[in-house]
Amino acid sequence: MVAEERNIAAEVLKAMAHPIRLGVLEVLADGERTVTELYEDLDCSQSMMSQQLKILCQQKLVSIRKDGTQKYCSLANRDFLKLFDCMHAHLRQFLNFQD
Amino acid sequence: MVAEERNIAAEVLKAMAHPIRLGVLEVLADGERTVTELYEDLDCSQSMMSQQLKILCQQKLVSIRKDGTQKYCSLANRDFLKLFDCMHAHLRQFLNFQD
DNA sequence: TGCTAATATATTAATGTTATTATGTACGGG
DNA sequence: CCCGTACATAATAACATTAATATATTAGCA
Repeated sequence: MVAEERNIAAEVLKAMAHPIRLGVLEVLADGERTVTELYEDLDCSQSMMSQQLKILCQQKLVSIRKDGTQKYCSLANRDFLKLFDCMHAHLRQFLNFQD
Repeated sequence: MVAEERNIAAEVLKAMAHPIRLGVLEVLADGERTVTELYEDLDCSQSMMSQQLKILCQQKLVSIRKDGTQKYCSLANRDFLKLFDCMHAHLRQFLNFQD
Protein backbone atom coordinates (compact mmCIF):
# COMPACT_ATOMS: atom_id res chain seq x y z
CA MET A 1 0.00 0.00 0.00
CA VAL A 2 1.22 3.52 -0.74
CA ALA A 3 0.76 6.29 1.81
CA GLU A 4 -2.51 7.54 0.32
CA GLU A 5 -4.01 4.07 0.37
CA ARG A 6 -2.97 3.66 3.98
CA ASN A 7 -4.81 6.86 4.86
CA ILE A 8 -7.97 5.49 3.37
CA ALA A 9 -7.48 2.06 4.91
CA ALA A 10 -6.98 3.72 8.29
CA GLU A 11 -10.30 5.53 7.88
CA VAL A 12 -12.05 2.26 7.14
CA LEU A 13 -10.49 0.60 10.17
CA LYS A 14 -11.37 3.56 12.34
CA ALA A 15 -14.97 3.15 11.26
CA MET A 16 -14.86 -0.43 12.55
CA ALA A 17 -12.99 0.41 15.73
CA HIS A 18 -15.92 1.09 18.02
CA PRO A 19 -17.92 -1.37 20.12
CA ILE A 20 -21.30 -0.35 18.75
CA ARG A 21 -20.17 -0.22 15.14
CA LEU A 22 -18.49 -3.59 15.52
CA GLY A 23 -21.72 -4.88 17.01
CA VAL A 24 -23.67 -3.59 14.03
CA LEU A 25 -21.37 -5.43 11.63
CA GLU A 26 -21.69 -8.59 13.66
CA VAL A 27 -25.49 -8.45 13.83
CA LEU A 28 -25.75 -7.63 10.13
CA ALA A 29 -23.55 -10.62 9.33
CA ASP A 30 -26.66 -12.60 10.23
CA GLY A 31 -28.85 -10.64 7.83
CA GLU A 32 -30.68 -7.40 7.22
CA ARG A 33 -31.99 -5.38 10.19
CA THR A 34 -33.94 -2.16 10.68
CA VAL A 35 -32.38 0.72 12.59
CA THR A 36 -34.75 0.10 15.49
CA GLU A 37 -33.77 -3.56 15.68
CA LEU A 38 -30.13 -2.57 15.74
CA TYR A 39 -30.33 -0.08 18.58
CA GLU A 40 -32.52 -2.37 20.63
CA ASP A 41 -30.23 -5.35 20.07
CA LEU A 42 -27.12 -3.35 20.83
CA ASP A 43 -28.67 -1.41 23.66
CA CYS A 44 -27.96 2.18 22.70
CA SER A 45 -30.04 5.24 21.89
CA GLN A 46 -31.69 5.80 18.54
CA SER A 47 -29.62 8.91 18.03
CA MET A 48 -26.39 7.11 18.79
CA MET A 49 -27.24 4.34 16.34
CA SER A 50 -28.11 6.80 13.64
CA GLN A 51 -24.76 8.51 14.01
CA GLN A 52 -22.81 5.27 14.05
CA LEU A 53 -24.63 3.98 10.97
CA LYS A 54 -23.72 7.14 9.15
CA ILE A 55 -20.04 6.43 9.78
CA LEU A 56 -20.37 2.83 8.62
CA CYS A 57 -22.16 3.93 5.45
CA GLN A 58 -19.59 6.61 4.68
CA GLN A 59 -16.91 3.93 4.62
CA LYS A 60 -19.23 1.70 2.58
CA LEU A 61 -19.23 -1.03 5.17
CA VAL A 62 -23.01 -0.92 5.50
CA SER A 63 -25.66 -0.14 2.94
CA ILE A 64 -29.20 0.94 3.59
CA ARG A 65 -32.42 0.59 1.66
CA LYS A 66 -35.53 2.49 2.52
CA ASP A 67 -38.97 0.96 2.73
CA GLY A 68 -41.73 3.27 3.81
CA THR A 69 -40.92 4.68 7.18
CA GLN A 70 -38.18 2.18 7.97
CA LYS A 71 -34.62 1.70 6.83
CA TYR A 72 -33.12 -1.71 6.34
CA CYS A 73 -29.39 -2.07 6.94
CA SER A 74 -27.13 -4.75 5.57
CA LEU A 75 -23.45 -5.45 5.10
CA ALA A 76 -22.03 -3.80 2.03
CA ASN A 77 -18.98 -6.02 2.02
CA ARG A 78 -18.87 -9.48 3.53
CA ASP A 79 -15.10 -9.70 3.00
CA PHE A 80 -14.58 -7.97 6.29
CA LEU A 81 -16.21 -10.82 8.18
CA LYS A 82 -12.83 -12.57 7.97
CA LEU A 83 -11.79 -9.96 10.45
CA PHE A 84 -13.99 -11.49 13.12
CA ASP A 85 -12.11 -14.75 12.75
CA CYS A 86 -8.77 -12.94 13.11
CA MET A 87 -10.15 -11.13 16.10
CA HIS A 88 -11.41 -14.27 17.79
CA ALA A 89 -8.05 -15.92 17.24
CA HIS A 90 -6.32 -12.88 18.66
CA LEU A 91 -8.56 -12.72 21.72
CA ARG A 92 -8.13 -16.45 22.34
CA GLN A 93 -4.40 -16.42 21.85
CA PHE A 94 -3.46 -13.33 23.80
CA LEU A 95 -6.24 -12.63 26.22
CA ASN A 96 -7.47 -16.10 27.09
CA PHE A 97 -10.99 -15.54 25.93
CA GLN A 98 -13.15 -18.42 24.87
CA ASP A 99 -15.82 -18.34 22.17
CA MET B 1 -18.88 -11.63 20.56
CA VAL B 2 -20.28 -10.33 23.79
CA ALA B 3 -20.11 -6.65 24.68
CA GLU B 4 -16.89 -6.95 26.66
CA GLU B 5 -15.14 -8.77 23.81
CA ARG B 6 -16.28 -6.09 21.41
CA ASN B 7 -14.69 -3.45 23.61
CA ILE B 8 -11.38 -5.26 23.43
CA ALA B 9 -11.71 -5.94 19.71
CA ALA B 10 -12.43 -2.25 19.15
CA GLU B 11 -9.22 -1.37 20.99
CA VAL B 12 -7.23 -3.71 18.76
CA LEU B 13 -8.79 -2.24 15.63
CA LYS B 14 -8.19 1.27 16.88
CA ALA B 15 -4.53 0.38 17.28
CA MET B 16 -4.45 -0.56 13.60
CA ALA B 17 -6.48 2.43 12.44
CA HIS B 18 -3.67 4.88 11.78
CA PRO B 19 -1.59 5.35 8.65
CA ILE B 20 1.76 5.01 10.38
CA ARG B 21 0.75 2.04 12.49
CA LEU B 22 -0.72 0.35 9.44
CA GLY B 23 2.53 1.06 7.64
CA VAL B 24 4.49 -0.54 10.46
CA LEU B 25 2.42 -3.71 10.21
CA GLU B 26 2.88 -3.79 6.47
CA VAL B 27 6.64 -3.32 6.62
CA LEU B 28 6.98 -5.89 9.39
CA ALA B 29 5.02 -8.36 7.31
CA ASP B 30 8.19 -8.54 5.27
CA GLY B 31 10.36 -9.27 8.30
CA GLU B 32 11.98 -7.85 11.40
CA ARG B 33 13.03 -4.18 11.44
CA THR B 34 14.78 -1.85 13.87
CA VAL B 35 12.96 1.25 15.14
CA THR B 36 15.26 3.46 13.06
CA GLU B 37 14.53 1.51 9.89
CA LEU B 38 10.82 1.86 10.56
CA TYR B 39 10.74 5.59 11.02
CA GLU B 40 13.03 6.14 8.05
CA ASP B 41 10.95 3.88 5.82
CA LEU B 42 7.70 5.42 6.95
CA ASP B 43 9.01 8.95 7.00
CA CYS B 44 8.13 10.11 10.47
CA SER B 45 10.02 11.29 13.53
CA GLN B 46 11.73 8.95 15.93
CA SER B 47 9.48 10.15 18.70
CA MET B 48 6.34 9.56 16.68
CA MET B 49 7.46 6.04 15.81
CA SER B 50 8.25 5.24 19.39
CA GLN B 51 4.78 6.32 20.47
CA GLN B 52 3.06 4.38 17.72
CA LEU B 53 5.06 1.24 18.44
CA LYS B 54 3.99 1.44 22.05
CA ILE B 55 0.35 1.33 20.98
CA LEU B 56 0.96 -1.63 18.68
CA CYS B 57 2.78 -3.50 21.43
CA GLN B 58 0.08 -2.80 23.98
CA GLN B 59 -2.42 -4.54 21.73
CA LYS B 60 0.10 -7.32 21.11
CA LEU B 61 0.20 -6.71 17.40
CA VAL B 62 3.96 -6.14 17.44
CA SER B 63 6.64 -7.63 19.62
CA ILE B 64 10.07 -6.25 20.27
CA ARG B 65 13.37 -7.83 21.19
CA LYS B 66 16.33 -5.85 22.36
CA ASP B 67 19.85 -6.31 21.13
CA GLY B 68 22.44 -3.95 22.50
CA THR B 69 21.40 -0.43 21.74
CA GLN B 70 18.83 -1.38 19.13
CA LYS B 71 15.34 -2.79 19.24
CA TYR B 72 14.07 -5.22 16.68
CA CYS B 73 10.35 -5.17 15.91
CA SER B 74 8.32 -7.95 14.39
CA LEU B 75 4.71 -8.97 13.95
CA ALA B 76 3.28 -10.68 17.00
CA ASN B 77 0.40 -12.11 15.05
CA ARG B 78 0.46 -12.82 11.35
CA ASP B 79 -3.26 -13.62 11.34
CA PHE B 80 -4.01 -9.96 10.90
CA LEU B 81 -2.27 -9.89 7.54
CA LYS B 82 -5.52 -11.26 6.09
CA LEU B 83 -6.79 -7.83 6.81
CA PHE B 84 -4.60 -6.33 4.10
CA ASP B 85 -6.27 -8.59 1.57
CA CYS B 86 -9.71 -7.49 2.76
CA MET B 87 -8.56 -3.92 2.62
CA HIS B 88 -7.17 -4.21 -0.89
CA ALA B 89 -10.40 -5.81 -2.06
CA HIS B 90 -12.37 -3.04 -0.40
CA LEU B 91 -10.25 -0.27 -1.92
CA ARG B 92 -10.46 -1.88 -5.36
CA GLN B 93 -14.15 -2.52 -5.18
CA PHE B 94 -15.38 0.75 -3.76
CA LEU B 95 -12.74 3.33 -4.46
CA ASN B 96 -11.31 2.18 -7.77
CA PHE B 97 -7.78 1.81 -6.54
CA GLN B 98 -5.39 -0.54 -8.24
CA ASP B 99 -2.65 -2.52 -6.60
C1' DT C 1 -55.17 17.23 8.29
C1' DG C 2 -53.31 15.77 12.60
C1' DC C 3 -50.95 11.97 15.02
C1' DT C 4 -47.49 8.62 15.67
C1' DA C 5 -43.51 5.85 14.56
C1' DA C 6 -38.98 5.78 12.44
C1' DT C 7 -35.02 8.05 11.59
C1' DA C 8 -31.79 12.16 11.12
C1' DT C 9 -29.49 16.29 12.52
C1' DA C 10 -27.66 20.02 15.69
C1' DT C 11 -25.48 21.22 19.78
C1' DT C 12 -22.40 20.61 23.27
C1' DA C 13 -19.41 19.06 27.16
C1' DA C 14 -16.22 15.65 28.19
C1' DT C 15 -12.72 12.99 26.69
C1' DG C 16 -9.28 11.05 23.58
C1' DT C 17 -5.90 11.37 19.67
C1' DT C 18 -2.30 13.43 16.97
C1' DA C 19 1.98 15.52 16.17
C1' DT C 20 5.55 18.34 17.80
C1' DT C 21 9.30 19.78 20.78
C1' DA C 22 12.16 19.06 24.39
C1' DT C 23 14.33 16.17 27.49
C1' DG C 24 15.66 11.66 29.54
C1' DT C 25 17.80 6.98 29.59
C1' DA C 26 20.71 3.20 28.25
C1' DC C 27 24.23 1.08 25.82
C1' DG C 28 28.63 0.49 23.43
C1' DG C 29 33.01 2.38 21.66
C1' DG C 30 37.09 4.84 22.25
C1' DC D 1 34.54 8.07 31.89
C1' DC D 2 32.76 10.72 28.18
C1' DC D 3 30.47 10.70 23.67
C1' DG D 4 27.38 9.40 20.25
C1' DT D 5 23.66 6.46 18.76
C1' DA D 6 19.20 4.38 19.59
C1' DC D 7 15.24 4.75 21.75
C1' DA D 8 11.61 6.40 25.36
C1' DT D 9 8.99 9.72 27.88
C1' DA D 10 6.83 14.24 29.12
C1' DA D 11 4.39 18.14 27.99
C1' DT D 12 1.30 20.38 25.21
C1' DA D 13 -1.54 22.62 21.61
C1' DA D 14 -4.62 21.47 17.93
C1' DC D 15 -8.02 18.65 16.62
C1' DA D 16 -11.43 14.68 16.56
C1' DT D 17 -14.56 11.48 18.81
C1' DT D 18 -18.03 10.20 22.01
C1' DA D 19 -22.40 10.30 24.10
C1' DA D 20 -26.16 12.80 25.58
C1' DT D 21 -30.12 15.87 24.87
C1' DA D 22 -33.07 18.31 22.20
C1' DT D 23 -35.17 19.17 17.93
C1' DA D 24 -36.31 18.21 13.02
C1' DT D 25 -37.87 15.40 9.11
C1' DT D 26 -40.51 11.98 6.76
C1' DA D 27 -43.97 8.61 5.87
C1' DG D 28 -48.08 6.16 6.81
C1' DC D 29 -52.51 5.98 8.87
C1' DA D 30 -56.95 7.37 11.12
